[in-house]
Parts: sequence; structure tokens; C-alpha cells
Amino acid sequence: MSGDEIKAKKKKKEKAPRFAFMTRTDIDHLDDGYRWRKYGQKAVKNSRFPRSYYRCTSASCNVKKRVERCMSDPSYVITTYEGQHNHPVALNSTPLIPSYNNYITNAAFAATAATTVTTPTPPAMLKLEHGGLLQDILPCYH
DNA sequence: CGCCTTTGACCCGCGC
DNA sequence: GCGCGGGTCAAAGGCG
Repeated sequence: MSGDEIKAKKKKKEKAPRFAFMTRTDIDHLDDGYRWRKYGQKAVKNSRFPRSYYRCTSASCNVKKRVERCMSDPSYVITTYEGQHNHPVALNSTPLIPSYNNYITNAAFAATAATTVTTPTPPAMLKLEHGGLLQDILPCYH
């Protein structure tokens, strides 16, 4: 890893836009068009289920992804995106959710630029090919 | 062969 | 001052 990353993290908190949403699916690996590499797994106190940490495999892509199961409904998965992709989709295959990626970027940008909470009028529910449904979007700031 | 996954241990920041 | 939680990294192995 590069000291720059650690330096950036330690010296300066990079303003990575955080965007979280709840999805109902049995699979954690939803191909949004990008490749993710799991780099850690830790159990949360509030949840009896472990939380998974993913990171974009792209070289210049410092995007991080956090996947956790709902404490009350294990059938629901909370995905939190941190940062934005800096390179085009590496997957030449058909992305599972075309609007998915665009939606995240839009929401993240809106949350960062707009101080006031303004919902960009997103699709209420996106149908996932895996049989899941995009339930709701929540501006997660942790 | 290449790529990704998993586990453990380590480290830092903050709270009380 | 001390402790805890959360987060990250590294290495190895397995599989397609």
C-alpha cells in the first residue's frame, strides 16, 4: 500500500462521500459494474452478524464499500459506499444494475455539494436481477 | 496461472 | 491514564 493513503488518512481525513442504502437480497456480492476485493470482516456490537469490508480493485480507485446485514432483518443488507470511482467500469460484461452506479454517484454528489438534505428524486425501487429489491435510501453519515 | 477469499493480529482515536 | 471499538493490513490457500 502507499504511504500516501495512510498519510491522507492520518494527516487529513479525506472527504469521501458516504452513501448508504438498504437492499433486500440474499447475496452480498451485487455486481454494480465494478470489481470489489474483500479486505476484512468484523463483528458489530449492535448486530450479531459480521460486517464485511470491500475495496475497489482498481489501481486509482480508492472507493470503499461496506456491507452489513440488518440487525433486525437478516434478509436485508445495508451497503455503504465511500468515495467515488476514478476509472471506467473494468467489467466489459453487462453490469447487473446500470442505474445503480449512476444513482450512487448522483446521490453521493448531492449529499456532498448540497448542505440541505435534498432528495434527487431517485427511483423508489429498483428491481435487482438477483431477486432483490432496492428498498430505501438513507444519507448515512455515521 | 491468476485472482479472489479467509483469518488473525495490529494500530489508532476517543471516551470516561 | 486506561480501556474498548472499529478499521485496516498481511499472508496463505482455494478455485475457475
